[in-house]
Amino acid sequence: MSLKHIMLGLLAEPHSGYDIKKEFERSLRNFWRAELSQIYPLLQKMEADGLLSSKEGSSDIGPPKKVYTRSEAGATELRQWITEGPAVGAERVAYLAQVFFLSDLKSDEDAVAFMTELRDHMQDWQMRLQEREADWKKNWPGYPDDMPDEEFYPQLTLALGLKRVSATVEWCEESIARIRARQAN
Amino acid sequence: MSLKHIMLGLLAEPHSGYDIKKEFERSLRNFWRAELSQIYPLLQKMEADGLLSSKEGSSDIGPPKKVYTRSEAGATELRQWITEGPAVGAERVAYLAQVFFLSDLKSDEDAVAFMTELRDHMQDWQMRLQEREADWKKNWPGYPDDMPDEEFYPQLTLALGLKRVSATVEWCEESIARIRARQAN
DNA sequence: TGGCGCTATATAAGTTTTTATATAGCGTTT
DNA sequence: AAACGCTATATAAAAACTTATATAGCGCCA
Repeated sequence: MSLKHIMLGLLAEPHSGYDIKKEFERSLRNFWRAELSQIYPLLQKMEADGLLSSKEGSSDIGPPKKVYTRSEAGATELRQWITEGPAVGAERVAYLAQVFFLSDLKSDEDAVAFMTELRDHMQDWQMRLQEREADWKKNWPGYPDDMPDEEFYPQLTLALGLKRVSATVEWCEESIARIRARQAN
Repeated sequence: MSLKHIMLGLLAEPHSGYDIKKEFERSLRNFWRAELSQIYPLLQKMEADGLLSSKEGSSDIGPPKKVYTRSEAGATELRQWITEGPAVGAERVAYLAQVFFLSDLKSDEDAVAFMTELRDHMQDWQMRLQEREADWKKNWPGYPDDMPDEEFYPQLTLALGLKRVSATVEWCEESIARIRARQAN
């Protein structure tokens, strides 16, 4: 159950459910997502299971919040998950399924339109990642290798994100050209 | 609901539930997976909804099978899904979450061990993709661009798979080197 | 002071996915 | 003929996830 473990990772520092959601949007969205309706009940369950503790906290703005922090048991559970080895083989990429079946569209031009839209999405994503990289550079003089572990390892995931999204944009361009070249025949 | 649409894609040709499962293992595993316990009930539901029709078929080996084929309504539904545009933003990659939190392990050597294991997985995967490419080359003289649409578009997804897995292997190697270099400080 | 927008927590209902289990045909091996 | 392995279908139960909805504090501003 990955979400549980991701939340244990975040809860090295105190977070409310709402904070966790924001962290998903800000820095985890490249490889995971979760809704508030999933986060809140899970926080309760994890606290009941002794993986977290909570206390009332105040917010600068808005109503008071309930902040959670992981317990020693929680930290152990997280280490165990990682130590089991890489959780590979469960990736799902819906838009590749769509590409797989593009031959079912009426015309090659529709396929080109699809690939163009996909490329645009990927370029947006690429831009977001580049902005995130720029932020990091601005706030940490030692970027990327001379940072504390808590920054360095997240930065590694950004590095892969950048590589992949570039490869994907490139592939979209090549694919569009190849589809067009086929039409010529 | 992507699984439904993927099955509609496959069911341009008659398949039994078991056949569909094998197709997931053989060629879709790079971007989707599904269990038989999900496939069989969904086939029934889709038939009830008029997206599929079924008939008894015989198997060379084993008991008789029930083969499904998509109806016109099914084909329309598939085209609609693709025409809605790329289904982006739902990707989940559990092992990147693990990397994100590698700082929670006791030592950098544990992190190196994790990344090494990940690299090995990726190399396996890379080899599988290369074998699949070799098969294709062997069976289709016009590979990769001079093939019918039904082969060409799936081949595009393989092309991206190869790019990505190479990028990932590369990133694993670089990351291992960077972790080691940090330890020197 | 009434409404708006953001923060914050929570639950209900429904869908999707996973894990486990049951049943049985058919061909081959022992 | 019993055992084994593969093919094949199916269901139950539980877990994970999505979508929709309800409630309310707080600051702003009109």
